[in-house]
Amino acid sequence: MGVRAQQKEKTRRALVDAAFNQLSAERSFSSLSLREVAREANIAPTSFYRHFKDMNELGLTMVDEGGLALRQMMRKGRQRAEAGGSVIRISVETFMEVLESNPNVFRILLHERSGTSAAFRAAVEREIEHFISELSHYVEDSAGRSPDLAREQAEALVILVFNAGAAALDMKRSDRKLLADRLVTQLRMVVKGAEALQQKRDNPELRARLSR
Amino acid sequence: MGVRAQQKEKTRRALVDAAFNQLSAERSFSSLSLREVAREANIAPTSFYRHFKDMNELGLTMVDEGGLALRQMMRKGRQRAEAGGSVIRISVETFMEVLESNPNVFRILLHERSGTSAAFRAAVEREIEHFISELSHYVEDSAGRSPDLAREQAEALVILVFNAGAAALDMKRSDRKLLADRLVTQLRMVVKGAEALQQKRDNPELRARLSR
DNA sequence: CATTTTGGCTTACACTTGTAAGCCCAATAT
DNA sequence: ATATTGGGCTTACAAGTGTAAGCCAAAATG
Repeated sequence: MGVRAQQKEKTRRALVDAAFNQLSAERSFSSLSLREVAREANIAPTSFYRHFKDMNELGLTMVDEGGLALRQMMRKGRQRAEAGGSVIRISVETFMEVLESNPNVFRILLHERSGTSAAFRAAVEREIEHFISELSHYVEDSAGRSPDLAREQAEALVILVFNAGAAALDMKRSDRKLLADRLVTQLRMVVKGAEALQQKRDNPELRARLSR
Repeated sequence: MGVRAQQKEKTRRALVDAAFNQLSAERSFSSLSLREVAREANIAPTSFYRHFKDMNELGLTMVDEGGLALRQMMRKGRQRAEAGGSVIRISVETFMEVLESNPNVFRILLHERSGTSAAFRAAVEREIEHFISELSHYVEDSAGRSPDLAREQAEALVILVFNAGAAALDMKRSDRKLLADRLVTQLRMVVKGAEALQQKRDNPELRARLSR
């Protein structure tokens, strides 16, 4: 890669990083101004346009990057789970760790999910869809769940996890531990419930007998 | 009430209504400026301060009002459910109707829940807590669930419903119908799962036998 | 080597924003 | 009847915003 392209990539990164760094509990992406980001990245405001058409384009880049990063981390966590132990428990733990070390990556997904730009919402939804889809296949394979039930189950699980993540962002570590426990309970509910619905479908007879 | 107090209340309402009316999929409360709201309410920008200290105060008012309105509507719906039929199904239907007729009331809760102001997040959380608490008691009483399990169950249910609500805002009616169906399935999962966990606690023995 | 491209810069402009200061006059209080 | 209060207004200002126009030097191209 030429010297020029290298430099360009470098300041592009500086912009993305600058934006990520300015995110916090009090500062959402949509409240960031182009000038602020440029300032933090140490470039002139108008130079911003050499890299992104506008703030929207930068934001979408961040959503994509963030979602990807999150998924990679979660996948690593799942490998750890394969070594043994409760899948649910370990996944929740991984998630909480990821959250703690990359709060801003999670923040942009969380916030823009209910944000003001349709493009953003769609982008976040796509990322979440990835999570759901991966998990759905896992559930189908490992628990022999029917495809559509697996889908609903996975969706419910992901929603609950995301939601807990949002709550966790506002907490100190001690409370997060408790939150994690409650989350695990809720996830178990969904899993148990999905099993029950599956059985009911597979064999209405048997289920009727068992519930007596 | 004196003529003066009456007038004051009237323009105060005009401000709140103006703000609610400006909300949309593309426009969140935090993106509204004081001047815009004043303009829409037909008063001078600086007159705003005769009623609210700043936009934050107006916003919190809206959250409280909105949450209250939502709860009242849902309670009416629950009465309808008492006439018979699936509680879950009827509640979901009510919710979807409420959503359709008052999208902006729901929007402000949804958006500010993950918003940028701690005060807002807390206010929304308080409103949601009301929902959870009401539902939790209902579950405890009607299904004989233990208090802590009831709480987790209610929380999961409310989260799933809220989440579906957010998705519904972006949909046309036909798709909402499908969404509602899937939501019902998920809610049933939670209910079934909570039952299972309850049984396991009440009588680990029996449950072991049944699952064979 | 000569030319073109490009990523940075500076300057400039038109807007919007929040809010301070202070006037006015009708409703209230004395 | 007179004095006070208070909800509206106008004017004004400093600050910040997005972005257009155009210059410059160094890298890339031929």
